[in-house]
Amino acid sequence: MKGENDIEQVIQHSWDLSESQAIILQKELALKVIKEDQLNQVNYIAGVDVAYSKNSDRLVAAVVILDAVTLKQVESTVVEGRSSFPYIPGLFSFRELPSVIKAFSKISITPDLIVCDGQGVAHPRRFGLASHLGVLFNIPTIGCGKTKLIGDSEEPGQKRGEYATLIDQSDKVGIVLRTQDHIKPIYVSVGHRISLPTACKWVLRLAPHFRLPETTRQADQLVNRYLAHLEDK
DNA sequence: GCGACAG
DNA sequence: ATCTTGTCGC
Repeated sequence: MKGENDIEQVIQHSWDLSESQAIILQKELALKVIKEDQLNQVNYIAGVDVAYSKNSDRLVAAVVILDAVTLKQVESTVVEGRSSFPYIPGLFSFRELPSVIKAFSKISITPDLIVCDGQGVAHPRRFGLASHLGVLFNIPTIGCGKTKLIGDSEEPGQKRGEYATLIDQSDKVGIVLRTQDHIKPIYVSVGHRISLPTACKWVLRLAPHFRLPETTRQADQLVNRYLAHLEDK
């Protein structure tokens, strides 16, 4: 991938930090997040996911690139890795991003937009996984979680496209969006270089028939197939 | 002290 | 995230 930031430099980014160092880094990098639209024409959209082994510290990370019109895969890659950082709510990106970045380094198409399986600014320090990836690559990203990390909201209406505002400490940090009639809503937030309304528009476009966007669904099945193949072999 | 807590 | 059976639907 040919990001606007030097990928070698991104890979050099130090990931072996203590919990307190990671929090300090998040606060610094959070200042760089842009919550307004700065997208080029969106032709290619990336989806990312990671699956973990049940009986070892092995993991599998995948990136899929979809055509923005057909939502079909035009490129994909899978890499193996090991969990180094533990799962700590609020520090999730330090666990997943090292492997995700390796996967991106093997991709030839530079996506115009990345949809992440996790929050963007709907985070205690306004710097979730999606924002972290967006700032490192300087590419527009959307945070799209299946459950919430922080914030409160009303129950959105039951029809597809209806939503409620997610609020934390008086900040409007995201949207609880119903992508299918009568189906549990998802949590959409700004990652980087996109506005919340535009992020919702894209998530709805990417989820025409299912609860989750095609980006995460396709990346999800890729890592799970690969991990299963790895486990019984 | 108690509850909440992305994947 | 992962563990886990049957079951409902296309």
